[in-house]
Amino acid sequence: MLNQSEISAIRNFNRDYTKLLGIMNKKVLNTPLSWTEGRVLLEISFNNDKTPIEVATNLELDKSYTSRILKRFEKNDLISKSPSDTDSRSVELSLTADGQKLVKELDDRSNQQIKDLLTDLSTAEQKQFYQAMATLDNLLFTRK
Amino acid sequence: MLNQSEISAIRNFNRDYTKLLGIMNKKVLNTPLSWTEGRVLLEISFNNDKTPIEVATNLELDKSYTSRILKRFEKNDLISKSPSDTDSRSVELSLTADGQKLVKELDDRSNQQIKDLLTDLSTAEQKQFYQAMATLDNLLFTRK
DNA sequence: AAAAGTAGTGGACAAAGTCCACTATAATGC
DNA sequence: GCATTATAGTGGACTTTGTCCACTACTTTT
Repeated sequence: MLNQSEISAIRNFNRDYTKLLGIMNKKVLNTPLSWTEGRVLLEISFNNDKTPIEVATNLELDKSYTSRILKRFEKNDLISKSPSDTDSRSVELSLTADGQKLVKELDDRSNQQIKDLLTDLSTAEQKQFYQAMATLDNLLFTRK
Repeated sequence: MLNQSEISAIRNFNRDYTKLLGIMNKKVLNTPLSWTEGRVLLEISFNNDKTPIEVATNLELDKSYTSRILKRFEKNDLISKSPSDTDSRSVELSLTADGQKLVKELDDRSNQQIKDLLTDLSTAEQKQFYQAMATLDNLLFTRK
């Protein structure tokens, strides 16, 4: 069991990291998209032909909120909706060419951001960083 | 320099961790406070006699937004304001007894949350977790 | 003493998110 | 097959959260 000072250190890291992620997430939005919109678009890009409900549940968003976002996306010609052939209540979402272009942009920016973040570290330190993060990932997420 | 798959892994971790932190942050709010309000209260507790402007700049909040939060806090008797004796435009903030009590509650909850998060890990794994996080903290924040 | 800057507040608004009700279809129990 | 129950998607109405701007009262700079 961890002692109090270790727990405090973890909380401290979480606080700082929340802030960092917040800043990074905001910056990705030098696109016309809000953070949540960005997540939605990426979610669709991960797997074309996702339904709105899948997007909403994966991102833990309100379905009506999601619906509105998707409507905006359609209006701005980022995605298109096509009727599902297995469930006629539902629709399948796919990225338009513009949508794909924007995803690529977001993607490039995100990659660049990570590089920028690590730019002050030596190669050895970067590896160390990666290793430490892989450890956390494994302990928190992958194992489950 | 990290390769693309390593960068992707980092981004992936960031995405998952953002989500986790989001959930954890929301949960702390089984108090009457929103997340930002909680941060503000903690910020004051870190160092009594902070001024509103210090709080706002430390947390990167809009000062008018901060002002309103503080007003609410005062109304709910969580903090009190006393005129600064060095700058008569400014005020010094301090926690009331109720405020301190709430801080303690938030604090306990946060500690518990970390414990819960790690509860499925063995002691060795918890140490490993702590170590990995300390590495990240050092590379990202402490060094600077 | 004038000019420029800063602390704090409030009005007005925008953005983000929630809640509820509704329609249309699907799935389930019988 | 038919009634019941559940689910996908949408929209209205609202709350919460956060931003922008202008203003007052003071401080600092020159």
